[in-house]
Amino acid sequence: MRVDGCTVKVVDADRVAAVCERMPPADDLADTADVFGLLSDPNRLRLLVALLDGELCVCDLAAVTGQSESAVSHALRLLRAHRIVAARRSGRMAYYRLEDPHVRMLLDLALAHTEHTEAIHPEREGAP
Amino acid sequence: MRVDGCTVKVVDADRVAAVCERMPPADDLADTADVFGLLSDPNRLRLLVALLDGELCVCDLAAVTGQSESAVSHALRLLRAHRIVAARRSGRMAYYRLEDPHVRMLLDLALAHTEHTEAIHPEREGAP
DNA sequence: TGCTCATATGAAGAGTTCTTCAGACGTGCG
DNA sequence: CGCACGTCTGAAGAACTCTTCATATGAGCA
Repeated sequence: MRVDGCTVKVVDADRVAAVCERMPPADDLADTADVFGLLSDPNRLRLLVALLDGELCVCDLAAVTGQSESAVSHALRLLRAHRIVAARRSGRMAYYRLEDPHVRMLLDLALAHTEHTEAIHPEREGAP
Repeated sequence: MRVDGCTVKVVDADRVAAVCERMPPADDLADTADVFGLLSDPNRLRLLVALLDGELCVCDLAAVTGQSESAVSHALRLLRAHRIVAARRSGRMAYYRLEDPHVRMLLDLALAHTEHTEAIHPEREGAP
């Protein structure tokens, strides 16, 4: 059977066709993966969590997240490029805020869950 | 001022202290970042989206996601280690399903948003 | 104007992650 | 039993990401 231009053996052809139908376009998936990728670094995550409550300047973000100001600046640059945070400049200070409501929702959902299940950590699993 | 055991200059000490209070423990953040990391690869994302509707075997997953079966197997191994998917074996076939309801919620939320805003792609921004 | 401060940037090195290839394992069928 | 098939695994190289150091920019102050 032929799926997606590539010949592969398939067990349940109908299911495969149906799932392919429902699969979002590659661009959308790439964008979504990108967003998740931006949330996948503990330091960036800390920055975003810090910004949940309102804007902060770079040096305060560095203090809160325990990173160097350079590291924070690099991280903010990335987040800014993806329109997840935005900067307000006041003199030589830069105040950053969380700009993307979608990312805010993802963060809220993720954090709510982690708090609920903080006693259990099923994803920590050493190979025997 | 002293935050987190590290001396850094701070502009708004009260805000910094308040945000530090609210900051989840490092372990929780690391776990959350891990989960996002698992969702940050387009191929893994495709696998999980394919599993939203129900279980599929490895070769069908390979067909749907356009990956080699080996690549799929590696990806599933990772996802299994983190209890995001689970396998049911039947003879020599392995049927995988999405096991983590939290990840399902994250996927639903992320995909819903991407569909809404598919016309706009603000995160694609080339350097001039 | 020249100095300092807050932030931004670039480049390099270390570390991690992805993909692929080759082969192992276990199941079922002849 | 022995072979074929579906799945799993390990290792190696390529590709990417993160951190750090050094330096640039641009605002405010003396």
